[in-house]
Amino acid sequence: MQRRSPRQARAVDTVEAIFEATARILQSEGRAGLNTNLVAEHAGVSIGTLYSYFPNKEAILLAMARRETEAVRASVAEALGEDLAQSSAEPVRLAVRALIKGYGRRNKARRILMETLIAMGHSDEIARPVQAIADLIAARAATLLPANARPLSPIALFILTRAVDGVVRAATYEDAKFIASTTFEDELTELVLRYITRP
Amino acid sequence: MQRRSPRQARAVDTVEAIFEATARILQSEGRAGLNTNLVAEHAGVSIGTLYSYFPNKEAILLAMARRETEAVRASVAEALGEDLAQSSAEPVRLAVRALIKGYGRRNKARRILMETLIAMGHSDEIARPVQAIADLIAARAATLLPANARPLSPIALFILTRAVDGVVRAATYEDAKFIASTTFEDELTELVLRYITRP
Amino acid sequence: MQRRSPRQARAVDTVEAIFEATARILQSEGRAGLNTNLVAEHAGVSIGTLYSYFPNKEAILLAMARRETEAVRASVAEALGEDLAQSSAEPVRLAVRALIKGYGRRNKARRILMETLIAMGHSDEIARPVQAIADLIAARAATLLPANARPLSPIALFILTRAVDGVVRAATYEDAKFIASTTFEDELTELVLRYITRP
Amino acid sequence: MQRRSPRQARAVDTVEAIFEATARILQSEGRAGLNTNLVAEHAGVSIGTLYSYFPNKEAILLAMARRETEAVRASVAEALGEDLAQSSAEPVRLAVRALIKGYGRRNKARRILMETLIAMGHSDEIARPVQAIADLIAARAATLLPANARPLSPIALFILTRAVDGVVRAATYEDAKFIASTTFEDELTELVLRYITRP
DNA sequence: TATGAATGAGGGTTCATTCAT
DNA sequence: CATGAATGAACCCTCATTCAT
Repeated sequence: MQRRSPRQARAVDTVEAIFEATARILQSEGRAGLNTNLVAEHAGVSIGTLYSYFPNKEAILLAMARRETEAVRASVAEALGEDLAQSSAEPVRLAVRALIKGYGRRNKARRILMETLIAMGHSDEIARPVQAIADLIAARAATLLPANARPLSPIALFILTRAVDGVVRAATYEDAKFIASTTFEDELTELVLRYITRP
Repeated sequence: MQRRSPRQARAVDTVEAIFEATARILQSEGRAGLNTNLVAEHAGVSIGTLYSYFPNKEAILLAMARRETEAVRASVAEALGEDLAQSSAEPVRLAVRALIKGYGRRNKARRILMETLIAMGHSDEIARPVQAIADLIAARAATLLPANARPLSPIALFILTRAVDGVVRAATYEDAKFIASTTFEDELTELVLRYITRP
Repeated sequence: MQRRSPRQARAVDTVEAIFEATARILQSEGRAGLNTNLVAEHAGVSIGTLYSYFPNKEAILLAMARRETEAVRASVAEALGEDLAQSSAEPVRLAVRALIKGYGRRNKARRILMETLIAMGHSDEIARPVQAIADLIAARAATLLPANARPLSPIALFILTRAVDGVVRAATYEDAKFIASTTFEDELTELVLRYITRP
Repeated sequence: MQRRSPRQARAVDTVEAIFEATARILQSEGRAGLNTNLVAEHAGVSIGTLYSYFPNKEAILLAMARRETEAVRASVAEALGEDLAQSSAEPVRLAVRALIKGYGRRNKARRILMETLIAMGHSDEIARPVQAIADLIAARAATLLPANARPLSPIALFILTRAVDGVVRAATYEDAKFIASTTFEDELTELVLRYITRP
């Protein structure tokens, strides 16, 4: 995707500056106001340099989105694994909390970024990390899930993960005020626990 | 939205032709290939006529999307109301089925349409019908929900509706093969029923 | 210019309504906002009817402008002729006053109308009435001009008339506050009298 | 006005080429035939380059007109100042001559340019240099005007400058044959001198 | 490696005008 | 005679991308 691997510190800075500029423009000007010339200007590099790091505009958004979703995926995965260390923790609740927190960062820019990704036909990029979590649960069901959990088929795991993701995404997109409330976290955890419990 | 109200049969035809042309172009050329001149051409009307019915390109997509989402909303709402006539029916299952079926129609064009809507910053338009269903359930909980259902707070209803919608949307976008399977419908119904049942 | 001569009262009304609508739109929306469809709408006639009275947009403006300039020309000519009745009057001052008053009516619409005329390459239409006044003076110099006036060559008459017209037009276009002041009228009259007096 | 300041020689050339192309098109095709794509083509630059120098079509005309009027204003101002060096000169006559000469250059294109400016609602741009001359005279009346001149109020200066400008403009627009004649210059000078002389 | 001037295809939209009813 | 829906040529402007320096 990126033309030049950031081997040097300067390259890393440049890529970072481009991401930062993109996010800021997205936040302030919206998708319509985002164009490569403006990104380069905000990032403090020439348009030529920008194009030496990314082959095209889409690549910038794609790379940013991947980094964003990967970060959320990692934090959710980490939350799910916490039980290994602290048996007293509730992995489901922690994962839900991590997801909510992940969606909460840099709200507007993130949302527009994802929308733009979708608009560019890369909704699969957004789906990937969700499926990754489903796969993780499938692989380590025994340790990750509560003792009273039922066996979960791939379809059930699909439903479980997309339901949770769909709810948090909707809450973000609709700017629901309750997104940071305990009740919201409680209810979402309840949705999961009820669904995975053995009848 | 539309500049000219379709008072005459011809006007209705024109609007219909424009919608049809838009859908077909979206299906075959994708979002990038959609432009008003092409739409007019495919619809068999002049570009001027198109602009006498819609103030701009966005308005066409918006009107189409509204019609689409409204159709799904109506069929889900109808499914939820079926119990009035047939007490033996299972409204939750019927509603889930209606939603799946609704998302299934004209898959690609519909998906691109929604993506475009989102890309244009109208994701709220997509959220509206989902909230309408939530409101419907809240208003008629006594008759719509099973006897053993617990009281559902606004947050619980938000979670319930966005979870189901999120799952079906994901299944559509990810082209899940199991979307038409009984298992999928069963599991989704299960998700709902477990969540709304009194503890 | 006009396709149909207004033989009937209704036709006169229609033409009048079109002029009135044009003036109002010019006044409120400016030249950019003026288009034939809007004029027809404001005039309360169909666009088809408008085109049965005028062959094109330009013709409307041209006809209006001619009427306007002719009205001013007539009032100036009348002022110049007043001496015939009242020998004590000062025809030059009266003519200057008439011109100032003529330019003052319906300021903005009139100005835009003239500008539009110029923009359409019809600045000659604007020049015509001024030359008509010059011709009038030449033809009746003996009675119209003061006793101590020198003989005025065609060039001198050109300068005389264009100078006065140029000053009043500039005062109008530049929205000079003094345009209605006595000093302005006095000075302008002075300009003329000094120029035409025998050395 | 211009997006990019012509820091480099090439930039100056580009702006010049755009002006030249605009003037030529105005001259040959008239206002109706003037469009940015054609200007760019004639100027030998891409339409994109044109738009990197000027934000829109109007700006090109505005910049050209300003340059034109400024040139005339400067030559008139210079003529008025000549007396400082050569006391025997007649500044009024020289200024009148400079104005006539200024209006004479590139007649048709210039005229259409001004008409277009007016049509775009920038008649104030045309008035500005005239008022600048009035201000100049006011500021340096003692040295610029003849010894036998009367004190000139702002209104008198307005009349003086607009009269002269109006006459020369009319002569240009009406393609008067006598515009280059000595008689015309003589009479115009006479108009001024008589007006400014102490009674 | 960086620069940034230049490119130019492309598309949304307007509005004067026509003509079938 | 009036209507007004329909036409479609025309044009301004954007912005992703290139490449000579």
